[in-house]
Amino acid sequence: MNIEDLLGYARRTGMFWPSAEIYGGSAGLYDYGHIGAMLKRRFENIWLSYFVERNQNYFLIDGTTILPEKPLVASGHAERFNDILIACKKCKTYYRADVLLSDLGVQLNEGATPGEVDVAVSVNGLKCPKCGGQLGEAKAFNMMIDVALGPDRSDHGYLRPETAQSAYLNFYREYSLLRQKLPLGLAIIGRAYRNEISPRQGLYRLRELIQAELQIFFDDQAFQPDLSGFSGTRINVVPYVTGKLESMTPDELVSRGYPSFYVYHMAIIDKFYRKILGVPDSKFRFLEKGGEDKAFYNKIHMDIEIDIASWGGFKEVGGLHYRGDYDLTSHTKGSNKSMLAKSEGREFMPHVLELSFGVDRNLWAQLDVFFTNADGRQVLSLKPYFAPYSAAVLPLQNDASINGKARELFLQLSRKFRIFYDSSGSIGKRYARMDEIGTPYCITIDYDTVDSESQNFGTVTVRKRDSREQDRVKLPDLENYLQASLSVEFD
RNA sequence: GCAGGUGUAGUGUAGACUGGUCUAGCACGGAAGCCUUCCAAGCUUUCGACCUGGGUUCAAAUCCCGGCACCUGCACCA
Repeated sequence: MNIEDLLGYARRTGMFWPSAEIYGGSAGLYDYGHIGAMLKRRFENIWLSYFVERNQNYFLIDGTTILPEKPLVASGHAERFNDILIACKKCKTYYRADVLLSDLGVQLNEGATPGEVDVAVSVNGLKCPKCGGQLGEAKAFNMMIDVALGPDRSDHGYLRPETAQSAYLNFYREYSLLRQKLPLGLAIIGRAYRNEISPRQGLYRLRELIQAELQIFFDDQAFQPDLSGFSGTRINVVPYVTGKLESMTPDELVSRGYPSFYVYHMAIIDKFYRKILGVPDSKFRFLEKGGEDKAFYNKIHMDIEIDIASWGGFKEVGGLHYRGDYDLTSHTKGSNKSMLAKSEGREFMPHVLELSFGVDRNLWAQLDVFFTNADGRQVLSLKPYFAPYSAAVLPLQNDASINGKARELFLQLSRKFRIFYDSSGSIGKRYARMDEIGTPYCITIDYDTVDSESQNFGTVTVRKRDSREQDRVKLPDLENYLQASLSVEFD
């Protein structure tokens, strides 16, 4: 499936579409519809129970999306997101002004303005190194989106560029409240904002995005989760040093020099994607970043990648980043508040391991990987517990005798599950509609259900989405039947 | 941001080159009714669109210009 097909599918099924689309939309902004919002919530809930709630030391918090300027200066975002760009008028190549000028032997003062860059360019007679063309005017480009606060709008703030900062800012209070124990995990599911130059490719590059992140604060001399439970798994990794896809056990990864706490989290992420979501082995991998591609503060940086056909191959849907003590050290300097932890007489700055997931990208990936269109049959083969609707209740025909029973069943099941109810059109058409949005079970009430003479009295058929096979199930057994099929097996 | 392409009912499209016969066709879809005892059946009625703003022309969905959005490539993406 290509991007346009997927966008069309998303639109007609109620998944997502451009924000303010009746006004033509705006690049990089998407709204979720009645199906997409449910799918998103399923993803977030399962993510939360899998990565956070199973661990007694990990917690969900929340934070504002507007942050004042100071923490973002301390974190380095204000400076690093404030590049001055300069373009060649002839070949249109963009350069970062500081990089371009220093390559051409001209030193700029830190914090130079675009005007000063223009002066430096003309005084030194600089030309485009690529084509020799004339350079255009320098322009400040800020990846963060400004917010002007207060009655005279003089307080400067930003929309947060990543949810991670909210976790770092709240670390020390939570560390104190939670009786100073490490490791401590703080998870946030929320929105972040980036003024992307050219948002493209559906949900890939957004100006407003949803992140699900877990920041784990730990003592780097004492964080050794138990890897033994994963000894049988093999993880797809492209290490930076070899650049080649390898399938390695956790032990092999440790012997390659990756710390065991890092490998442990690779293993649980691998399990999340391959087992919980059901992504095929060949479509999942870690890609290690190094050199220029790696953020300077990361000690180890791997992208979590899924092979997404509509995006042309393996694409980043998350990351596992060992950030060292960069974040807490930065905020200690910026705020002048100590964030040192104590353990066994030692005082130290906790280190951070970040598990970061782009929710929008992951939803797109699920549609891309699990939607199939073959023989005129369109099916979204999500794991049942991810499906927006868990089941549909369908009277075989629009007939008073079975409609009443169907309504009754809908009300009963709706107390525990999200149920779709539809009594119009042929049964085949209704099945097809449910296949398209991934509803795993269609419960059909037929004449036998309500015919006390029939040997099938009091039973319904449950039709399974992927195989189209039907089970005959007694009404009192239905809740357990669904419950068993929809529960998530984490272990 | 640059270059090229695209923009027609809820969805997918025909029409555009060669302006008028387009009061814009078709399929799916929605609504109402009939029929129908398990995989998008059929029949009847009905709903619904030329991205936006200018211009050319007797006449614009069609040609021209601007804007917006999307697609592809390039650039950018601590």
